[in-house]
Amino acid sequence: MPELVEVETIKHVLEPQLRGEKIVKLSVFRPEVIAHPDAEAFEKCVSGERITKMRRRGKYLMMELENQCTVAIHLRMTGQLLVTPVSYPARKHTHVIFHLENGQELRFIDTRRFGKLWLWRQGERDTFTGMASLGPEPLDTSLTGAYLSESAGNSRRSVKTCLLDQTLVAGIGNIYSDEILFAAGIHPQRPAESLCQEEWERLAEIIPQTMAYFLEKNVISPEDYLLTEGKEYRNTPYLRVYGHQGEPCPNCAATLQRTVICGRSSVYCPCCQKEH
DNA sequence: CCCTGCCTGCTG
DNA sequence: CAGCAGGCAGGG
Repeated sequence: MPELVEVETIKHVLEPQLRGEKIVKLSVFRPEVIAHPDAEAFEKCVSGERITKMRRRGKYLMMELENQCTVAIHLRMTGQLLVTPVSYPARKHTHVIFHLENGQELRFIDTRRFGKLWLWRQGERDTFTGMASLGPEPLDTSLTGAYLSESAGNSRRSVKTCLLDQTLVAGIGNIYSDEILFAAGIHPQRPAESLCQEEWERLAEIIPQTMAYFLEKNVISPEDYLLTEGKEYRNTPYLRVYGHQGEPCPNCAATLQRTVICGRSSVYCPCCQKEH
């Protein structure tokens, strides 16, 4: 479900609730969601450890532990992370519970079970999460027009496929790729090799702008986050094309079109985003 | 390069 | 009931 913006929001809400807290025990109801090491070794490493800080990279969320272990979590499509009191009602599809010393719990819930957890020790090379091959963060200064055109400018793939490629830029998913391309006035199906330098420069500006805009719109209190169980994002009313197929374009009132690009539903304005 | 599978639940 | 869902790895 979540892209960079949502994962950052989750981190922002959870970090103050988790920082400094000790994990006293782990409950694993679905061992297969723990991808590395096995569930037993994972539990051994986290038990009795304090969470020192949280980080985000692309769509991955990480918790650093006092013993220098790192826990990484990827929520994929339907993963949720909630910090709740012990008494909070049990939810279906709760696969892992981190029991905290303060009586709260960190719960990993995931209907479709695509989400994964990993753990590695300091010095151990992370060869399993896929994080090593992530491209630059959208808000990093290394994301320049030159970088984009040099990395993707010769590709025959569609520009939307490129934006979804986590090795080019980390953290963009199906929603924000559509929003970015709409803001840039670029048709999602255009082959990357057909973009001119000026268009790459425009993308390099609009990618961080779009991320920053939706990050700001998505700010939520811990109370409201728990009320909506982390499933409702406050920025969705601000989406201009995603989910709006058949409705008028906010710029020119032409009817927004839906198509499928690399297996993903894609919405664009046929008038503002010309194919040629 | 696209395509499928991985899962479950919701919508039309 | 089919079709689809804000992700990704693995296959041809």
